[in-house]
Amino acid sequence: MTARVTMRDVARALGVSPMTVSRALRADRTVSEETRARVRRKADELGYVYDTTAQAFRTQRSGFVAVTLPSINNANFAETFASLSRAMEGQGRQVLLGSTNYSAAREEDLVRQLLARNPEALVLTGGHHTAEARALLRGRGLPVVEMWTLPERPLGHAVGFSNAEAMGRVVRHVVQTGRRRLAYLGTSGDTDVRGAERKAGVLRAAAELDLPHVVQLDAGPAPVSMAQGDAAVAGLGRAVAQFDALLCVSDPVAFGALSACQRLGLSVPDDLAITGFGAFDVAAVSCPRLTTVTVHAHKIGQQVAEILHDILDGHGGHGLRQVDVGTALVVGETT
Amino acid sequence: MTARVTMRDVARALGVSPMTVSRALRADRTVSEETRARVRRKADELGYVYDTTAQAFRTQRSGFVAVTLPSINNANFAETFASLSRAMEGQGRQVLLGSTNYSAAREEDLVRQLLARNPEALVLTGGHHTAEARALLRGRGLPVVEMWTLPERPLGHAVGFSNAEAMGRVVRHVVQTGRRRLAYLGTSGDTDVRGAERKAGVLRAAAELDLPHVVQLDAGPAPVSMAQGDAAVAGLGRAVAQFDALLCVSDPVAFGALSACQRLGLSVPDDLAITGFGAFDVAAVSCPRLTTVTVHAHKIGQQVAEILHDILDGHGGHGLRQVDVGTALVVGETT
DNA sequence: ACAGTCTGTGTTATCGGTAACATGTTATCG
DNA sequence: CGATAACATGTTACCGATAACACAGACTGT
Repeated sequence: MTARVTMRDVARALGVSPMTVSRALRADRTVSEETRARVRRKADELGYVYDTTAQAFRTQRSGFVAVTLPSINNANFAETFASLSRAMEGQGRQVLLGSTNYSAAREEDLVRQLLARNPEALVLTGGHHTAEARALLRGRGLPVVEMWTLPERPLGHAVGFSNAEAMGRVVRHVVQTGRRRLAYLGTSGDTDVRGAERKAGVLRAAAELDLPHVVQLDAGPAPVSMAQGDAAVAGLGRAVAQFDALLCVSDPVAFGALSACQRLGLSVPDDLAITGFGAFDVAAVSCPRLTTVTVHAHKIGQQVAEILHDILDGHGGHGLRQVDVGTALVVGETT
Repeated sequence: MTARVTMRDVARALGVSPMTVSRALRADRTVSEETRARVRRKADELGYVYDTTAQAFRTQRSGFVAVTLPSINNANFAETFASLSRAMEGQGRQVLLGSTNYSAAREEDLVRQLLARNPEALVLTGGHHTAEARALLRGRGLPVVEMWTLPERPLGHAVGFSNAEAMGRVVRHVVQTGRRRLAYLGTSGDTDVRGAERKAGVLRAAAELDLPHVVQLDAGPAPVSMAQGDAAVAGLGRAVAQFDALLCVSDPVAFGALSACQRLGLSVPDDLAITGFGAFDVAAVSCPRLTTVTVHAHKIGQQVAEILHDILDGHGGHGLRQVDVGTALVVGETT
């Protein structure tokens, strides 16, 4: 184990002071271009690697932004994370990721862990937090951004869309195509905030259309997979055709339901319409293609990044921002 | 903004030395239980928050393990990451994630960035690295674990399986079911190491079975999506039925191909057998179910964690470990 | 009773950068 | 031409925790 190469070493090798090296390796204009080039070259030559830990310590700015996601095994969350991550990199920041498994208690633990790393901001996926977690955040005076929902009592900034409204659009669409016997296939428990909002949106929209009797089916606790959608419908058997539209909490569930219908010999959409949510890849490829809702996962990441940039790099940022990125209905072949 | 509360402040308030506070707040047994309790209480009272950054700096142990993945938007990589992440947490470490987008150049950048955070170990997803990146790692004397392949010239430890061998198993399976006109639908370019290994595995196994004429089809550069599998087959049209087995680089591609066949009115597996790779959710749910290969993504994460534990927490760990987690053929309804 | 050990605490120096200030050198201008 | 500004670099003192060592007092065993 050779000793670490530090700025001092680079400085000594060049006969300059460590300060000059420090300046040369950052975007500090007060160093001559020539010196900067020499420092860069020598640093590479010696295999010098900048020590962000030391910098973070000295400047009291960690360069971290902490992010919690319910699950990274979800194409949409993954996309948001990727776009946020890339944007942060452009700002010279790094993202610290934690996954809550759709549990508020787990989120609290995670927040504690992440806070010990001195992040400059915290990005949480949507709405439901323990009282303890809320207190922790308030106490810190740390910038907070919630994403993927637009909470009624936001902790800070928010970038998201209305899950309920999007589901309302889906309901109106299937009703327009003549369906009236609706069922909603969703997640159980109240841990999945977005799932709960979607369910509420379905019920509200249905009530507005004089369809108070939406049957609620349960695919299990979040995260719900294709297999669970499949199992839920297979469990019902051909009795599922008592409905003429099955609205699902997400595309994976919808696809599972679709496959189960195909195995039952039911025709989609003739015997039963099916809708998903999230515009996952599978929606555009399955046969028939799923009717779904596009959420702008990528844009959510970008918007969050923009807010963070404004707050952290000082360009304005007074007042809390609430950004609605909207959604769009994608009519496929299952309705 | 009040000044930060430090150990000094807590110490002063109690009339002890900062060292005693430091010891009390860690699991150091050399403080009396009584003192520890007093320190804890006072720390809470003053709103003291432990500064991990300072600790990381002083001890030169960051508590970070850096991980690179080609893409997090991939259920299998996500699963490995999740299991690794959870295990690391149990060891009091945190995972720093970076995504390479299947590019060695990008990986090099990323490694540089991650190294700047002083990780205690680096976990790379398989095989192909730039010379520069290799040099960086060697220079550091940092423990390195490669996963998802078993490279011929490993950089350090490795946890993976043979992509080629697994594909050989697939080839033998489809040939056993009577197919002889094989095509391989894979990724283009050599950036996708695992894809390249799979292709090589197909060609080798086919040659061994006296089937030298495997047609190579191209779904585009990694990451390949369902849509690309769909498009590749749709592009061929019914001519795809000149083959009697289409071996795909991954399940998403295979599922895309399957859907395209269904749209073309081809029967799978009667007109054409299709196989995937990776045992993604879709494989077990699609109708018909895909024949695929299970990779033990979860186990890979666990094994990596175990190795890291052994190395970093000192319990042995001399000599480089190469762990083969194996694969298993899953015969579905598409062959 | 006295050396030896064990306990609990304090002292000192330091990890690798960088803010703030100081200094020397070269352009610029009335 | 002297004064002042602009530029390039050096000096000093930290950021907050802790490893290593020092040390006083209590306990042990023979």
